[in-house]
Amino acid sequence: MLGARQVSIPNRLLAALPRKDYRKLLPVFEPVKLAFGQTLYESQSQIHEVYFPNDCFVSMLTTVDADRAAEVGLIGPEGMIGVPMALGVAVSPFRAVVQGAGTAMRMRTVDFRRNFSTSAALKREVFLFTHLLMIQIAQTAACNRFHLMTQRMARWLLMTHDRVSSNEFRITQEFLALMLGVRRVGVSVAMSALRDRKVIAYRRGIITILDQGGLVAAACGCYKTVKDTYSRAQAHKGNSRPAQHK
Amino acid sequence: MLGARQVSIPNRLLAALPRKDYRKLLPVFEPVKLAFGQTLYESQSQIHEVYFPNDCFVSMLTTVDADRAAEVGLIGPEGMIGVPMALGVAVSPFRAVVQGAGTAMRMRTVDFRRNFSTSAALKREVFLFTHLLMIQIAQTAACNRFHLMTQRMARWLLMTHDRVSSNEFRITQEFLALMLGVRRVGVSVAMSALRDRKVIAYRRGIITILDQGGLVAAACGCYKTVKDTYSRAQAHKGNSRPAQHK
DNA sequence: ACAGTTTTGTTCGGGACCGAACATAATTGC
DNA sequence: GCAATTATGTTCGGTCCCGAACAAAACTGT
Repeated sequence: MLGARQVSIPNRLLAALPRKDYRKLLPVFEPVKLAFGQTLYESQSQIHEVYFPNDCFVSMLTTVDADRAAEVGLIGPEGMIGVPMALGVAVSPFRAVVQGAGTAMRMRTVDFRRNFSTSAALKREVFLFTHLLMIQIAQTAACNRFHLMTQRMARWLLMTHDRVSSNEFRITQEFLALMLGVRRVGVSVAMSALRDRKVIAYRRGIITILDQGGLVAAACGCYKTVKDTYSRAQAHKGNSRPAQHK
Repeated sequence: MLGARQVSIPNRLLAALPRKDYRKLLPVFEPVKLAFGQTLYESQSQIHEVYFPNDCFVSMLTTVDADRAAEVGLIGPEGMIGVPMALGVAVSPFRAVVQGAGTAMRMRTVDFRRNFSTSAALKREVFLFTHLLMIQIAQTAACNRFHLMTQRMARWLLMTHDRVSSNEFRITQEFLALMLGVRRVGVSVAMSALRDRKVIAYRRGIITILDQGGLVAAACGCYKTVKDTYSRAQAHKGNSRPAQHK
């Protein structure tokens, strides 16, 4: 009701679109609240909707051996949930679980398909994100192979921190252990070590990051590697994008 | 010189294309020999050509901590090397190293770009493969987290076996250890255990698979999971493809 | 045939993490 | 305020895998 001008678009993938392309998406968007723990896709299930997180974030999990699963990717406002749709596949290979509650823009796959084929800008952004997600997954594979639990946990906390606005977020040790694919005991020990070093603070289900630099130091290089790749992609985009008339 | 009819196209991604689309690619293809150990892309380097393996296969490696690297994907005649090009990115996030020598069809990126945008079939095939590669990488991440070295090694041998026609292939324990991101000692022990059980045989740099079923039993479920996904994709494709007039 | 090189085999001590089990503390419902 | 529930802390023995070092065997070139 304030006229045609859009005020800040929280999802950064959508925010990177030219206004014209973005406006075409608005009618088919449905703002939804996503609750903590909610499952958006089961593994091997049909994808009916794609999601563009505003302020929530979602874990992508791969299942092994029926009962165990490992997180392979973490997606927040920088991306979208439902990447296979961009590759012409409507079945999710991963389980998608809401890790941080919040809101997202939801779109039915039929609408996504139509808009995807008609908006070159949307295509470009979604493909770029697909590429970045692939890198994140690959780095996770290497990280799982080489790095200590504490380092991987620090990386997870940093990645999560990047996807929420606050220094504080809800997560229990039990749940974090599930994400990392380790025992809760391990998380418990690692977290108290970080607390002793004043890097983080926590109480029953709530973690606060006190010293981001210290956390980066505690994490393996995988965090920086992936983050730098994301930043470079952003920067490069900024350069190559034709100037938008105001 | 045998007329217009093509005899078997070794690369299965290309073989899945309608003849019309395939024929358009022929002029820009350059058949090349790829030697064992040859690096097709360095990590972070510009992609100048894409490759469609005929009978060779290539490892995709992610680097960590400057000196160590882990294999995140294995690509043979079922796919292509240079997937980022399909996503509009001309920089390879991975190192690509020839694992099994052989031949491939090479195409310059400019040619790929042009053909990619004009052939819906090529797009469809390459996107599907991109999806499958992503699944393979994710499974590797989970596998690295949960499974024993021996299981992962067995999986690697099976994946390699699927990508070469023969039961026998060249690989030293040292190299295999590099791929798996473990010490050579570990490979040495694991391989002699498999040899004792008559599952494989080997001598200085050459491995022979004696009992594929036994190897599957020794591997973790990750092998079957990924393989089934590939098979399902093939089957589904077969169904949905409009019939080709002979 | 022989020296040099490459590949494979073995041992040793140590650290990270596992599964299992149990103890304590914080929060919730009534 | 009090029990029930949920979350966190600690211990113990065992296994896998690490780094380092060395030994033996197989292949190569001349």
